[in-house]
Order: sequence, then structure tokens, then C-alpha cells
Amino acid sequence: MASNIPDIVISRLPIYLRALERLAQEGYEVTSSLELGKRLGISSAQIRKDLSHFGGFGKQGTGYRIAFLTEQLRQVLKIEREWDVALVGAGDLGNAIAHYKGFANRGFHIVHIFDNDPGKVGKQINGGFTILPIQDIPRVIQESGVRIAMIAVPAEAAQAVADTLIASGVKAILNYAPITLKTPPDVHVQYIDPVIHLQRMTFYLNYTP
Amino acid sequence: MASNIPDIVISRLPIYLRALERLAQEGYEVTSSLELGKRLGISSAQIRKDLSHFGGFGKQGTGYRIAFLTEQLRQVLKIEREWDVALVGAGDLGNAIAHYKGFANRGFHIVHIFDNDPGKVGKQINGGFTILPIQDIPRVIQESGVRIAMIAVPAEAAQAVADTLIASGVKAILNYAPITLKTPPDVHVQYIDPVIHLQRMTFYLNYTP
DNA sequence: TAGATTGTTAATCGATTAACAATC
DNA sequence: TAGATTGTTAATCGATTAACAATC
Repeated sequence: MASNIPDIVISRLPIYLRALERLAQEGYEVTSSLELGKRLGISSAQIRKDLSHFGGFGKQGTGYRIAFLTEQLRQVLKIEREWDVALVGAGDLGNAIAHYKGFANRGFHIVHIFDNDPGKVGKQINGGFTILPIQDIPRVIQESGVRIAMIAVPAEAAQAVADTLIASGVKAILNYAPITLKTPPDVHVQYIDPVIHLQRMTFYLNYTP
Repeated sequence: MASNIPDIVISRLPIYLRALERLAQEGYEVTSSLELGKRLGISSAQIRKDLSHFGGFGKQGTGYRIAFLTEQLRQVLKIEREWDVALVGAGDLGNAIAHYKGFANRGFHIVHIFDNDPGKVGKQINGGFTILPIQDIPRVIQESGVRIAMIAVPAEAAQAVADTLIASGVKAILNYAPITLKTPPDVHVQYIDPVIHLQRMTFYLNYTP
């Protein structure tokens, strides 16, 4: 069921959705590709083209009903439902992720946390659930059927963790470790490394201070 | 001095650099576009093409000396030096960022933290420096000459914070707030919103559990 | 009706890949 | 020398933009 829609199109849909939610919050009920484009710094043609992959969501002359388009995009992205997520790594970064409210807010619930440090295993996080040992990943993930995982372990450990997760049925990985993972084609990986973003911007900076 | 090198090329250089550092750590002294490409899931032709924008760093028949290429890429990206960074927002997210060791490790030093909560202003962070009020941004940023800032405030406040930072001389912003910022063309912005990455992957997932 | 904006087609633009001479 | 791999050119591929008929 590999869809033939370019991934770059998919990558923009969450951005559109975020802007639509903001517009709704500001009290708007209708918008246009022009207005959306102006807010996002994207051409209106591109927005219309992107949306046209999934259907005709607007009306000539008036634009898009925000509530309707939001709902449609949620369905396309499969986020009308909530998703359970596993987190591997309970160090500084893992802890910050576990405590970050932005995930649950937006429909992603962390339901397991794993770490290999015996000093951490058994501890409670968020007054809720318990840190489990890495060795439990296969059993726990298979039992719960979780398909999404976040990796927040040191670079050296990340590939092994990814391999275990994938062998246990995980199909989507958000990797915070600063390393490119080797994964089979049916597994999706996204990367978060803030330093990479900073390094990408310094290229354009002039020296001064 | 606007360079004519595509931004997409620049965006890959930090990835190359990260892989080179890893190779060095593993004890290698020389690599090739083929090996690098295999590790990164990128074609060797693309790597050679990207590098060729900046000079000939390799040798036919043998490849690239890792130490040399690393140094060259560092210079291209302007990260042979260290950079000072300002952080706005001392909530959960801001705190996590302030405590994250990965920045200083890789040459980015947080030197100011701002927040608008009077309950937080004056508090120490990292046993080092003090949270300053948002109103101090213009004075402090101008005095220190900091050019890079990270925004970790709620979406509603982010645009105003960005405007203030830019008016104070900031030229590069790493924005953790889930909103697209309006900025002048000479200011560079990068975004970190983990939920966007998750939403981009759910598109490809099948329902099961 | 007149004005606005969609969805789509064709044209343009830019990025990736293939191929290979040069050369270590 | 023979084998390997670069740097670069030309060919291909894909994404963005411009333009406009359709229509609300």
C-alpha cells in the first residue's frame, strides 16, 4: 500500500495543520491558500497543489472552511486517533521528553519508558509508570503493540536500541541520538538534533563579537 | 555576501560532519564518498557534488582524510570557533534545554536566559547564571553581541519574543515554539517541533492495536 | 452579476544521478 | 602497472510556480 504521494508533501501537512489550528484559535472560520501561504512563507500554488493530492477541500471564490480542512488533514495523517509511544532512555534528555506536555496534548501518549541503568530501573516517572529494563523491550512492545518509539540514549547505544525496537514491531522512530540509523525500508525514522540546526545557521552568520 | 550555494547542500554538511566524527572515533583515518554514503543512506555522487561546492578535499584512488575533511567542513560551517547563545523561556522546556549538555559539548554556550515570570526572574540556573526579565533582552543582547537565540516560550508569545530578539541584533533563531515565525530575510530560523515529526510518520503507519 | 479563489495543466526551475576522464 | 575513487559534466528526474478555466 505504498502511496505515491511525495514525502515532501506529507512533511508539509503537519505545518498546514498547525497553522489552521492557530487560525481557528484566533476565531477565523474560513481561510484561503493565499492567507495560509502568507503566514507560512509558502506560495499559495504549492498549498493548493499539496492539498489536491488528497481531494478538493475548498470552494472557488471562498476558500477553505478551517474546521473541515483540519478534520480532513487529521484523517490523512491518521491523527484523528491517539497514538501510544515508547521511550527508550531515561537520562536528562529522556526525562525532559517524559515530562514534556506537548506530546500528550497533541495525541501522543508515552506508555513505556526503558533504560539500561539498574539504578534507574524500577523508578517512577511522572508519578505514573515505572522505568523498565532494556531487556524487556521485546516482550513489552509486542504485548502492547506499540508502533512508535522515541530514542534518547547515547549515540553509541542508539543503533542497537533501534534494532531491538524494530525486531519487536516498531515502525516509526523519532531519534534524538546524534547518529544516522540503519533501518529497513518499511520503518520510518525522523531525527531531532538541535545542534545540527544551529550548525546549519552559523554558515550564514558573520563574525563580529 | 549572499552565497550562491543551495541551502539544501548546507543542510547536509552537519550530517556529513557528524558521520566523520563518528568514523574518527571508531579509529578510521580515511574514508570515501561511497562509505560515507552507505552510512548515511545518501548516494556517493551527491556527497561528492556537495563537497565540490567548497573545494577538492579528496584524492582520486584513496578518498578523504577524515581529520582534514572534518577541519574543512568546520571552517565552512564557521564552527571552528565557539558560539554564544541566548535562551528565552525558563519553563519546563527552557529548563531542559538549559541543562542539556549536548550544546556546550559541541561548541554552543548558553550565556543568557530570559523569562517573563517574576517568580522565575532572579533564580539561578545550572548553578551559574541568573534568569533575567524579558525586558532586559535589548540591553543584554546588544551589550554581549550574541547573534544566536533559542526560543522556548508558548506559541502565543513566540512572535513578540522573536521581534525583540531581531531588533536587538539576533540573526539566527532556533524556535521550539510550535509556530512559524515572520522574520526579515537576513534572519535565519530553524524549527524544532517533535510532534510534527511524529505526525509526519503516522501517515505511513497502518492501524493495528 | 462581478469578484475571488479553487483545482489543475503546462512551463520552469532546481536538485539528484549517472557516467567518465583524470589521477592518485 | 592495475585498481580505486575523485571532481565534474551532461542527462534525468522531480518539485515548484505560473497561469487560467471553472465556479462559488
